[in-house]
Amino acid sequence: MSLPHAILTALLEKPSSGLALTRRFDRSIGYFWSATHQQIYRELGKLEQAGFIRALPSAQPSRGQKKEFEVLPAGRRELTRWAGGEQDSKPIRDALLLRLRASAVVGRAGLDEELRRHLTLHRRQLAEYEEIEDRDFGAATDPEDRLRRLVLRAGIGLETFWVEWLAQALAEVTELDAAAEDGPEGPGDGPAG
Amino acid sequence: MSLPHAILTALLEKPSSGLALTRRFDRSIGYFWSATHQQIYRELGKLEQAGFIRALPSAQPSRGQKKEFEVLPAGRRELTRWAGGEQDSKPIRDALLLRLRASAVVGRAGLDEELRRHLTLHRRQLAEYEEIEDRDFGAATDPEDRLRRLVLRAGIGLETFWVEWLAQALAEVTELDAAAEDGPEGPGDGPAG
DNA sequence: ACGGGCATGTAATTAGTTACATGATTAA
DNA sequence: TTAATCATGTAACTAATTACATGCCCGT
Repeated sequence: MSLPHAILTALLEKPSSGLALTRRFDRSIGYFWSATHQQIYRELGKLEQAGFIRALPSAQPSRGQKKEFEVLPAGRRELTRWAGGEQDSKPIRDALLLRLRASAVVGRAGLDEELRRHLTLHRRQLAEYEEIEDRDFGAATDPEDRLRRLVLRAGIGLETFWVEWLAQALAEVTELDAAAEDGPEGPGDGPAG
Repeated sequence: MSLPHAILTALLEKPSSGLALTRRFDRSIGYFWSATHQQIYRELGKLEQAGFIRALPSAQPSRGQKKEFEVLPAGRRELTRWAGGEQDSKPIRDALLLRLRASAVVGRAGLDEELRRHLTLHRRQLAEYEEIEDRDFGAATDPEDRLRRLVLRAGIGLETFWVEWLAQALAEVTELDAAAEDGPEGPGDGPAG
């Protein structure tokens, strides 16, 4: 349960309105913690009630009106407390890997297209990360930016892994399909429906 | 929403009881799709009602009594249908990366220990995967095992990435802490509480 | 005055987690 | 005969997703 802490971090980096936060979650924050605008508005309400953040005085409290938030001392303390503890990474849930395993049982129909599709997506994401690194962290010297660059490099490393793995998987699946077309044998479910 | 398909895949590979499934989700299946026993029992009930699976006739329907399930033709069709579509991987939510970003704002107290802890965990997981590959996929020749080995290799690749990234992150954080101790300067929050 | 995009929010549903309850089997 | 473990299940809660509702502001 780290969404409140993601929001506190984002607001400490820069006070923002709900929609502005949503945009940042779609971009930089989303590289390690994703959230929709509904989650964000709900959580902003809770954080405000808990006394961790407050609306900037300039913002009127009316629907449809922009409302900017900043972190209060209690909010910073809470984030510091959280950052002092242990964060367990949640176990993996990857639908593509599940599909591969399913394909081993019910056949590989359409699998190569799906691998190609993911390969395109991950190549695009990798390019985006690398562009950001060049643009924003060309010469990161202060401790804050060096930590943020580490986070970005995790994203780059992960995307690099996926691109390489997908290329390898695609090669292997293509080979399997070709072999099955040449001489179908064995009790398998066939290469393509 | 892929838990039912994870269960169908697992049951096609080998008919099992709820607890046996739970054990497999803690092990091989859990490498790409995790689930608790409560989720599994609930989902088994739904799948049975939907006519996708059935209890083996040998199993009595009483509480505390083992009850084994197998996949019915309709269940296999459903899995085939699902495997024919697109599977979007969910956006990342990684608490450790979030914590790094938070540490850039509220200070790095305890960060090195946390990185070391994760490093140990990922090294252990990597060793486990590699052992499995040696043991179960030494000479994977049939298409089914080659696909399953691809899945395992994704796990190996991911863990390898984390181990490397964590080592790098630890080196950098250690360096930052040392520099801060030598000559603390700038408006930062300090290296350790 | 209205259409489009900005901005905040509600409601309903589904998925996932945590805690606990119950019965069956087995071995000391 | 009792304790441990196997095995299935209920209940309550929290988080996340999906769909929709409302009001503001700006350009035409």
